[in-house]
Amino acid sequence: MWTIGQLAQATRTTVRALRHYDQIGLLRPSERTQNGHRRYGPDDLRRLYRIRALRTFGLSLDEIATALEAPASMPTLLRAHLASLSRRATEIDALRTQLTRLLDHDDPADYLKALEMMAMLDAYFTPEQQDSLAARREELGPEAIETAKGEWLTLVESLLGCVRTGAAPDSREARDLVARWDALAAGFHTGGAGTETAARQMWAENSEEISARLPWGADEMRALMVYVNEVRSQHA
Amino acid sequence: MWTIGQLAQATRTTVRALRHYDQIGLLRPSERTQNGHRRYGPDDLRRLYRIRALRTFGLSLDEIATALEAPASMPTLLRAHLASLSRRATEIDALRTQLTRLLDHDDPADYLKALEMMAMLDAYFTPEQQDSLAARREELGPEAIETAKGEWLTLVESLLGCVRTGAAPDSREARDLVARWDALAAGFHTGGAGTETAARQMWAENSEEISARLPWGADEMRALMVYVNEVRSQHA
DNA sequence: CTTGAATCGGACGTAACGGCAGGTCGTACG
DNA sequence: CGTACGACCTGCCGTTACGTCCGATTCAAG
Repeated sequence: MWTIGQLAQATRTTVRALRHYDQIGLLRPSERTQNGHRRYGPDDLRRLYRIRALRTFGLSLDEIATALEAPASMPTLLRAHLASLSRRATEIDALRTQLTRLLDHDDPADYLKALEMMAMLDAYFTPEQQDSLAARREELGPEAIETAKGEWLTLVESLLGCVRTGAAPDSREARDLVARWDALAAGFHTGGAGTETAARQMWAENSEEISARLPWGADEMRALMVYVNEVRSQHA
Repeated sequence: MWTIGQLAQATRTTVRALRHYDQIGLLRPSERTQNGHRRYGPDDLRRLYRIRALRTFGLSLDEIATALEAPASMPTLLRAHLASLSRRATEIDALRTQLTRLLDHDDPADYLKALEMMAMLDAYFTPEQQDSLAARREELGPEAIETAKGEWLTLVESLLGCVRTGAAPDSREARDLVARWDALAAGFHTGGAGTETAARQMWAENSEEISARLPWGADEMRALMVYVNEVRSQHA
């Protein structure tokens, strides 16, 4: 039988954590002394070991509670958790390459512009479109990409015209242009498989490529993005 | 000029998030209408784009605020963040291989035992000892490892004797044994370089190796771990 | 003028504890 | 015998980045 302090020390946890586990019912001490002090027995120790091990894997206390309640469910739960860890790993990889690329810029002012472009493209392209871009790009090859880019450029110019003339977002012209835009993007759409994050990394490359050749100012670009989203919401 | 709803839609954020940014002073609308409605201008939009980009990298709002306050500090900050992302990536990798290994067990009951061993070893070995183990093991070669294991076995047996006879944790015998134990572990100690997580993965392998050959029961092992930590705390 | 949509501020909830306050208990020391 | 110290107790607030819900205004359209 151990006191709460001894148990914390033996398992390299903290007294506070053990009290927390007690409070949420995850690990109740098997006894209390007359004056209310917690007393932990060997079974408690074993349970705590299991809890700590599952915690280092990143499971939530809720998940741990249900897992310990029904050990037979553990394989399924752990496999699911392994999958989520893998997703997180590829996501981090994408962010790392994106960050490295960003850090290649020398001028700090470039940082800000690059950041804006990233967020703009992120905001503009729906997640599904981002999803499929990486996969489709390889299939289509570089020449198809180039023609798509050319088409896209003319579309952007037409839309910028709408913005300048203040055409209503529900006008036929605006809606047609956005529809063509979406159709163009749909050409890269493969069906929604693939991970969202891999494609975001993909877009980091494209954004540099595109933004570097942009014949319009960043301000106009921003206005355009807002306008397109507005047109889309009219449609919905 | 945009309303809060329009801005949220244009940037794929939420109205609530924008109000939050306003509240903490991260993004104040440049105007308010007479009745208190927020009005965001182009500069606000640009700032929001930067905020969102930095957020996708995983920076905290606090970090973002300071970064936007002094753009010159961004390279340093981002480089630091990149490093932390890398650390997190290797940590996740370690957890993944550990989990995969754990999932190799067929019997669900084995899961629980394996979990206990993991946590026990994690709790028993100080982080510094874990740190150096991976590196040192390669240097020393397998034969040195084997002799260390043999020594370790005799130490464990002696210490189990102490536990059974109830020797006081501050007795000379107990302290000597634990000192030898620590010295043995110190042989693997290289100086504190290396990442903690890589070594934990290392220990996952070792724990299986060791626990599979353990001639003592898991209960005794647990008692021993607690005892050793107790002796150590006497020393401190 | 009325109705539905958008906005406002405020409050509570989240996960897993850390940290502090104020009180109790046992014991070792002068 | 008083007291000072350490370990324990029960609350309660703070953390992050918002989500969610509330009742009260206000806007835009018919």
